[in-house]
Amino acid sequence: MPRKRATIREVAQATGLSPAAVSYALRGMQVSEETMERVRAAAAELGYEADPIARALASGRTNMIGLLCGSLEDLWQQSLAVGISRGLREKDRYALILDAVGDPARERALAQQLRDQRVDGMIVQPVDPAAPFWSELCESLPVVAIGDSLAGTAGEVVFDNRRGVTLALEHLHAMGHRRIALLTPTMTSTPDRPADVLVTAEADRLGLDIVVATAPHGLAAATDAAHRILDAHRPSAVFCFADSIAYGVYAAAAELGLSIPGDVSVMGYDNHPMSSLLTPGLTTVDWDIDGIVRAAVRLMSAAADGGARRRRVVQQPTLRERGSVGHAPTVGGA
Amino acid sequence: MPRKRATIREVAQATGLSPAAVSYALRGMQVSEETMERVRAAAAELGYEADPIARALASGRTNMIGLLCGSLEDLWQQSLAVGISRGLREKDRYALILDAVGDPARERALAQQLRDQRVDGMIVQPVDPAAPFWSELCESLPVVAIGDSLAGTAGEVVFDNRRGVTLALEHLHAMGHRRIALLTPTMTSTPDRPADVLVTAEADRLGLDIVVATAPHGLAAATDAAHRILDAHRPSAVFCFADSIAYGVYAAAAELGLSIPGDVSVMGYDNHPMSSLLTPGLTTVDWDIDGIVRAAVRLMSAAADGGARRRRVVQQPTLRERGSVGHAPTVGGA
DNA sequence: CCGTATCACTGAAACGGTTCACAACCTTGA
DNA sequence: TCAAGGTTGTGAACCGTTTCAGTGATACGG
Repeated sequence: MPRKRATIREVAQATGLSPAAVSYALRGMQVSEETMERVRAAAAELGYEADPIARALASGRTNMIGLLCGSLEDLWQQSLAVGISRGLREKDRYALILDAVGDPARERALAQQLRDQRVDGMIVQPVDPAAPFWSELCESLPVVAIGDSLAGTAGEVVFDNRRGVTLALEHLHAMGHRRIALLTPTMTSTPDRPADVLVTAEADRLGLDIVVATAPHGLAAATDAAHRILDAHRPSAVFCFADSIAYGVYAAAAELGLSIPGDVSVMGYDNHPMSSLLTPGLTTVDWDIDGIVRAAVRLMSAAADGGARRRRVVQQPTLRERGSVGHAPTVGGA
Repeated sequence: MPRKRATIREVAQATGLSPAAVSYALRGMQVSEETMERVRAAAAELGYEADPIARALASGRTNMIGLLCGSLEDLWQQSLAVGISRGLREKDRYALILDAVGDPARERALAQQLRDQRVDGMIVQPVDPAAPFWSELCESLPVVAIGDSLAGTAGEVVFDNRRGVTLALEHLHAMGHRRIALLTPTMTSTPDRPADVLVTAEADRLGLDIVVATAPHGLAAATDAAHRILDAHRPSAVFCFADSIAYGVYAAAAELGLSIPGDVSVMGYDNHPMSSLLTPGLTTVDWDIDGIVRAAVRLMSAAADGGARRRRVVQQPTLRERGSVGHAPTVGGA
């Protein structure tokens, strides 16, 4: 028989105090040491545990943090979500993990739903950082953005993508690659893709020839996209703006009988643990995922606890050279 | 200005009805068509959305389902969690994802916390299915178990592990392997490991020589464990009871200069998407993950909606042959 | 024409906490 | 001795719904 749980009133009765006093006592405020001890004992005795729902209704705080991911088909984002969820749990909060699957409209809807669900704050990986609803959202609750800057957030863990792109392209350039395909994650109807403009700008600087395409995160779909671009353009290297997309390139290359890096080089972005296991290992831009997790959790906790001072943490990447980028084949003469 | 949201009283006032009538109307009960229309219009006008917290307090239902995973370091379980979370969202429920990290004590604590959090039900991958608290828990809310049977659950999605193990071992046997290492996921202090007894029993039947060890799911830690067992026993094949552990064997084999399947064969269990990408592809026991997700979501929805009829779905595996299991080297004579 | 259902709706009591305003008591300092 | 101030604790309002019991109508069967 799961008998009804004890209420605060029963504890009050047991101790001869008022419910208010018990409430204060259990949260360590405004009462004498001795009373606190008595209340604690009675609570333990009765197996009393404050009902989080009632507490949320009365206090306005739910202890839940919304975690709005860009696309959980991306293994790296999965790791990020798992890490953040664990980190929040350690701070006695729960994560409500939602997946925008790369769709700005869905992202907007989910953000709305999370707010309606009364989360204490949100950690987001914006699909469409330029969407106007963000600033509105940021006014109604603390938001920590990961990856992109967002107007009005309480905190930001931003990536120095400029540096990441430079690292990747300079390495490709140094290895002699000139004709490069860029594969960025597919996002339904995002107007401008910052990654694309960043990469093309940097490519211009280096005198590289870039052809741009998009690919979904899922392995099967990414493979199709990679297949198409390899077929159509025969680049000497493909730069994937997410490791999970690079995995698709591996699969497509196998299908096409292309060897990596002999026939085509592959550069990733993220450094998911699996990337070290492929043959050849995926050369990729490494973003310290643990650092990101820690920073996000720390900023969110601080903001949700009221210390909503706007803070910004910038992540710096490093290049992780493995075997997937080789020298470009020397075409033609000289 | 995020002005306070509208309450049901304001809608009542706007329509000239009582709050009760509005409450009924918005849920399509007990009121005339015409009133319903009027209420809907007024609610839309005011931007009214029922507060889930207040609703939960009054009705006792939170629309949240706890998802208690065995170990989210396992990539396959990550996929499972992501899939279930998405499936529940489609049914207008939220998933509260928690990670027991293979620890029965932690599992117990988290289950307790989820119940305190007033979830409408729990989907669990039990680390310790024999723990006594499960049956108690099952009495207080609907539970759907994945992987293992649990006393008193509303639903079960169980794996025919017997068949899975047979599939794997018979294949290894057919390929000439006799000396096999078994690597099962590490779980803190679980008394008996069903996987071990299942495998050793089947191995006996087939006349196989099995040495048992455990490995954590994380790549680095799994690699260490694999390294040790390869070093110590030089098995001709290692059977990993999770693909993520097999990944560790790949890494360890590389460190040791062992070729797969030339020097050592590897058999997995799960079939995570990445397993097809390794070189050689991981031969593994494939459990239809989409089917599991669908079944779990369906059972949970049904149970949480009151149709708590105890249901059991049994999953059947198939063997996915890729390249990681080869013929055993012929040792000695004949 | 009367009793009985049915329908549409209302009032008030939950649900289980938190928090505000205030009271009682005890110190303290002048 | 008295005003000021600091602790402890209290009572009641409140958070925003749902739900139960009940109230007038209106319809209906006999």
